[in-house]
Amino acid sequence: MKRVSLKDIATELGVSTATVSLVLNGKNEKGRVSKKMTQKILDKAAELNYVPNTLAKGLKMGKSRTIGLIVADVSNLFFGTLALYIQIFAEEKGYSVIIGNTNEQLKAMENAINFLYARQVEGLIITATEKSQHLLQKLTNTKMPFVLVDRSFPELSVTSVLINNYEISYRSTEQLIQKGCKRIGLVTYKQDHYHINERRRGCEDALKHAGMYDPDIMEEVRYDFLESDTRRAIGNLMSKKDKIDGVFFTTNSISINGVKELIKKNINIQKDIQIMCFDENDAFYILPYAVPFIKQPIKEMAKNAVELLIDHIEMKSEETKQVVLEAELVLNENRRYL
Amino acid sequence: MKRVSLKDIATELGVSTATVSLVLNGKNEKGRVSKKMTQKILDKAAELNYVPNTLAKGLKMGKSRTIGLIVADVSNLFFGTLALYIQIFAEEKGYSVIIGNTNEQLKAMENAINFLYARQVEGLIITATEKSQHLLQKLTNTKMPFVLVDRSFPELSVTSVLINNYEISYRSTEQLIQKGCKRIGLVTYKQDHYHINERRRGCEDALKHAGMYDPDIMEEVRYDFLESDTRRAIGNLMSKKDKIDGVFFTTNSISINGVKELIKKNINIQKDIQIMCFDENDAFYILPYAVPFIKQPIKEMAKNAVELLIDHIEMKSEETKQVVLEAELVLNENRRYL
DNA sequence: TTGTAGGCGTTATCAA
DNA sequence: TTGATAACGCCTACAA
Repeated sequence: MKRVSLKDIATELGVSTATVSLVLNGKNEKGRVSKKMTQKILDKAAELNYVPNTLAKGLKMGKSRTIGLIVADVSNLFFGTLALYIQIFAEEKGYSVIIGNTNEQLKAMENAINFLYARQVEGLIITATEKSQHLLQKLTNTKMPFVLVDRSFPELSVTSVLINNYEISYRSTEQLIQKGCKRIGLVTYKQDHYHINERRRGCEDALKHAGMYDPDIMEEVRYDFLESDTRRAIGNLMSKKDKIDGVFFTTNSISINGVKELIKKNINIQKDIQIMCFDENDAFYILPYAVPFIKQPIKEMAKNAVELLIDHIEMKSEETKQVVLEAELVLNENRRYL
Repeated sequence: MKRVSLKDIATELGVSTATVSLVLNGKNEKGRVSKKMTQKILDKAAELNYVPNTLAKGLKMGKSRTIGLIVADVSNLFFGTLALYIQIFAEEKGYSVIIGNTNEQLKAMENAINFLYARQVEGLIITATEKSQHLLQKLTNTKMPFVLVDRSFPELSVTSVLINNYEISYRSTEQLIQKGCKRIGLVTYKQDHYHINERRRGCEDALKHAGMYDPDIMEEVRYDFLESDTRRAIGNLMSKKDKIDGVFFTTNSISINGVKELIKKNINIQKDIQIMCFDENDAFYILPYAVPFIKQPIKEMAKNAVELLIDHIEMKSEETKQVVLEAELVLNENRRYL
């Protein structure tokens, strides 16, 4: 079954493609085309199951009605969820989404941008990799609208959708303190991501404010050796002579691994130690302890990113804008069934 | 910065677009174009930062080099992961992926197909919704290549990538029996999905074979009331006078909710009851019990789906093919730290 | 009220 | 060795 084009309808009806186009695009104002003809065209289109060729339309109009999404890490559930939500909101606005992937690699991010650029995307939603400032700067010159999600660079004036990493981390740490923790450690990534460092800073500032900051119990783990490094970090923390009674984990992956290690060491989360995790995870609902965590509004992030981008694309807005969404502290306290 | 086209290069160099096209596509066999000209064109293209317009190319060639992916449920991590893997493998082959979403709704699946069809996708990878046989049948007539992933309909002769649902469920149930379970219950969805029913059948057959099948402890839950129904189901199972000592969960979402309920009821998984879950989940690694689960080879599924589809698209294969991948039983037994 | 024709950026055919 | 040109399917300014 060949695809049917405007012309097919036109010839079958013995009219010109212009008329058909007019009718099918609802540009038939002021009775430009007769009622009868309009109906005939509509009927024929339905009969032949006409579907417009978006490629041709895009070529003609200079717009593809497609946006690109560049995602950093396939194995991270956060991005999968984000991607699907972005798809939903984009489709609502008549755009499709093409995905590219970077695996946290700068070079791959460059490739992804080119790949998507060639596909004539009208804009980009990007979860930037480390050290991609230069690339983004270049992208700015190219006039291609884009918005950063989840991660940003404070020195770059670009539009972005972030969460209040600093504040929520500060508040969550306070929560730990309020629960009675006297000595709180932290496990974070050893890297250069602004958003994660903000989380660390929020936690540390809260600790400093409470007069309980100790650089000696701020642990760093490497992305590529997460499991073993976390084991070591938890080992370090738990073996301090001055006993730890709280830990702040700055990302979901660290949280999961951290909790795993604690359980392995037979440490009773809640009785022996209080923890604070990042990002929702089924595991936190299942565990027989109250596992408080910071929940990112992924759906809202997706919605905002799509809307901002499309506003830019459709020229509704020119200037860059920084949206900061509020993460939620989920205490999960009704889960103490032990 | 305007996009630069073939013609821009051509005029700048005072040659025809044909020549430029030839060179830039490497179709310059047998010295069709002089060495000098070739070099000049290559240089100019680099200088101007030429990126071919995939839309125009697609229109001309009648191929968009794009495939559509239709996923069923945004909130299900399985699909997010699948989507990103499919993207990776597709990109390796030079295809981009556009995603559509159905929310398990038949009508939405039809819309998604049309949406993607209009975008000139060359093929579709589909996780089908319930009762979509008719729609798929129609799709077959349209000559658009597609492959089903994760779910299929046995009465339809279409190409698909599934896992060995029946066998792995049978074997996993045997495993439970071997561990000493004498009375094994099951919790599954009340619906019409072949793949899930196969899991149920596998479990039930193993039970029958062992002479321990009892329809009274086969529980059904509704998709839309998963949480409350699971609570009821677990309640039922645990209150039988004839004590249950094992449960088989047929999906990941049921597994999570089931485990949650068991923990809530203070039932010691492993001592009081053995369980068998579906799909990997962080939670299973974290819990202080051995939680055995059936792990689907998502990455392999993605790889196979993409390859089969592209084989069809590129006419390397005509006939439909059913690929069945082996799921893995992960016993997770080294995790008994309690 | 409808038709003609040019062009979006490519590629392919044929001619020069 | 290179150029002109038609065509892919669509939209739109202008002509009829």
